[in-house]
Amino acid sequence: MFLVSSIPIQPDVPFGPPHERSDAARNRERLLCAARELVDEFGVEALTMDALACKAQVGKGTVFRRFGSRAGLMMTLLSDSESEFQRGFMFGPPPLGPGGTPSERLMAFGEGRIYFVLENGELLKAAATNARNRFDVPATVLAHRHIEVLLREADIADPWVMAMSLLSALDPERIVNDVRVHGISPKRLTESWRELVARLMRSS
Amino acid sequence: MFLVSSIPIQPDVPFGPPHERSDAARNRERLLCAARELVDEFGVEALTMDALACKAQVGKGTVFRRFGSRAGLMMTLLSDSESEFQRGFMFGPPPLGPGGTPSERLMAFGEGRIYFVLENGELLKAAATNARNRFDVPATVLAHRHIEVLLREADIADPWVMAMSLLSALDPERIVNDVRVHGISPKRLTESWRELVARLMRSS
DNA sequence: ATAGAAAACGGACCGCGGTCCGTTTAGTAT
DNA sequence: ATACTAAACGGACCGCGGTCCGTTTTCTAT
Repeated sequence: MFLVSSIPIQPDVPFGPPHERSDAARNRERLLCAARELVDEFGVEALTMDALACKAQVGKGTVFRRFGSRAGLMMTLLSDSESEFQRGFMFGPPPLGPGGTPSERLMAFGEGRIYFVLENGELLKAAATNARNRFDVPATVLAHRHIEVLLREADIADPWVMAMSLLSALDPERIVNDVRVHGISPKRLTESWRELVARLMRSS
Repeated sequence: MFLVSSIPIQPDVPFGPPHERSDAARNRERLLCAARELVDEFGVEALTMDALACKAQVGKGTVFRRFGSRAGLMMTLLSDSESEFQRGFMFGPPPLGPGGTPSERLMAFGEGRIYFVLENGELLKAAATNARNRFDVPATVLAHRHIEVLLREADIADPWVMAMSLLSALDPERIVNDVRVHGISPKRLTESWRELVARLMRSS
């Protein structure tokens, strides 16, 4: 029954859990469970730190020690689906995974990201607000590196910066806004992304 | 001494101010003055609604009635420089203003925007946080329309969505992060933007 | 079993953005 | 001048994220 789910956020240096205390483990389980219930029942905006502490029968300080901040909590909640998506573009089959041309992979990446955002939009937005740095969170850094590598194969002068620009275009808040406020269909979004990538990476 | 500065946020239907009361005008002046002092002396993050109310010798409710929210206050503070920038790309000389090719104009727009953001980054970020809609604020809508029109003259399939994507790449938080956290020079940013536009808009 | 230390706990506390509503004040009509 | 009305006012109040610190619990060494 050790560590049934969720690897510790900070992978401590050598390996193995540095003896997580039993009460801590129990409380984490309780908190995650309560958090998911709260989200499922009342939506992300109802997932208040106080409400969570109350529902999980735990002190508020405990919630913050566990997750650091509300954004950290949201990231923990996201980590499973995020990991799945990451596996997709790092090890999965083409066109998303290794094997296709950089252009194809980048198009597939954007498309996958768009649908991922549309499924987890509220969580992603909550994970981004007031985070010390929306951009330097592991998942985002990884996505950026991925794009950067793909761009490097296409004669982009400054792949690092260009990757940032492209990543901005996949910003959750922007995508959710386009769809929910302006009624843009996911299809239009992905097709426009494909056009952007195609025009950017065509060799001529 | 009527309306010495700052047009009312909601341009009331026909014209003319609907008799703004003298105390309201006096308080607005006091508030804007105090706000600028606070920012100049202690930075944007010190511009608290309470601190502002206190410094301007005004009730907190007054601050909120005047500006609606902290984001609204920030937008008011920005409106002068924002208007100037807008005049630049709408009526100014080429390459920013009318006269150049769409590609040149778009490059110049991004460059101008980047430097604008680097001068007003903190204010822009504060204006964007917790705004009902970061995107549907007048200045942003105008910029979007501008890009859209320029794109329409190239053969972009979906100028509306593409304009959104490009605008995302100029997001203040992103630009400030690149420069301040990662030490990217403004020059690199603008050159990468130029490359993006060039590749996007070259015809064949 | 026992003692000691480290870690986890819990909830009072803070500052902030934002709201509400009873009170005051500026303009207007007489 | 006076009375009336609509607007502006002000500050108590709320919920939230986040911190702090005295108390409790778990583990380990003896």
